[in-house]
Amino acid sequence: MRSDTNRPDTVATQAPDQHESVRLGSLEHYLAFHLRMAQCASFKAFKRRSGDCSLKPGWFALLSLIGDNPGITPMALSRASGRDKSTLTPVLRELAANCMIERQELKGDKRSYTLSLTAKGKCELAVLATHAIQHDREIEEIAGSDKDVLLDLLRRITAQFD
Amino acid sequence: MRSDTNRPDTVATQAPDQHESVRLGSLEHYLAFHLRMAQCASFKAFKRRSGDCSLKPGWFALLSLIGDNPGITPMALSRASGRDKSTLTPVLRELAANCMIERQELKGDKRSYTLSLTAKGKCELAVLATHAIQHDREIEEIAGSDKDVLLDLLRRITAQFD
DNA sequence: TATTGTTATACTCTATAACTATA
DNA sequence: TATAGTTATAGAGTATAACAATA
Repeated sequence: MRSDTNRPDTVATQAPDQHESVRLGSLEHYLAFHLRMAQCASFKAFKRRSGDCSLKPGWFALLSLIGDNPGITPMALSRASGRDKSTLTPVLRELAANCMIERQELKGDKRSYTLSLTAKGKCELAVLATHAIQHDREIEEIAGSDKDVLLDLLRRITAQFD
Repeated sequence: MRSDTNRPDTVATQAPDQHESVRLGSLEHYLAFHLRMAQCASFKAFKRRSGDCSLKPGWFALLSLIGDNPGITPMALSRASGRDKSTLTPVLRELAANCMIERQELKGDKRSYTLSLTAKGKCELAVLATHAIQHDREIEEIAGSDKDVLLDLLRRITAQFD
């Protein structure tokens, strides 16, 4: 979506014809709509930036959680990431197949197992994290002195609707 | 995801066992991560709130754009919403099948056609909009006096990565 | 040649329900 | 009975590429 500072209520289209601009209309003033647009644009940019990585950008949060909580179980990971346990199975399988994570016996409960990053996983995560930091720096620059306000607001929105 | 004001670096899990809390770790300070969490939580809440509507919550933006731009073409709608034209086809087909939108000949270009809401479409959109307004009010309350700052930041993030 | 809309296809993310092994 | 993890399945949401009709 393109923004037009002279006409903040419209979006320029790519072909300048009779449909050159579209009124965002009532959408323009919804916080939730702009939250969606901003997240979508940010995630697409992160995907573009990290496209050459061996780790998929959508897995960054999961990998980070494992890296920061070695020995975490799939269930704990499911709860921490807010995703159903069934969505983790294929991801963990592929990560294990690519030697990014290791599974080990969980003493005291044979139903479960623990997860941790391999040396390769740590290395690849570090590469992806570099892109993530650069990406986040771009958002920080936009926010400027309002960075902490933005972070606090986003945390409170998440907590509110949880 | 649950927040714990006493331990902002952790997430409580639902079963209080030895895995009670998980360190968010490096994730904690990424603006992009919290943008994603906030959007996800907000959208889920909007879906919950509008679950009894005949219009799907994900279609609100599209319907609003048609309502505010009667006579818009699918291509213009595609550009305005930032989605590929091919993703619009099934949505517009279902909306037309449910008598929410009307398609009319576009004079001067037989390849395309114009879109507008039917009376029923306007009515159902109004119901959905009521939920959207209530939902947005919740976010406004969180933001308080920072509402305008937040809106401006989100717009600039969208524009930056566009 | 370029553009509009459609179709075919596929990938990501996500969820629910049923299943198994274990607790 | 309840829980951990897996499997099967499904549904949004999105994208690319190829196509027919038209410009």
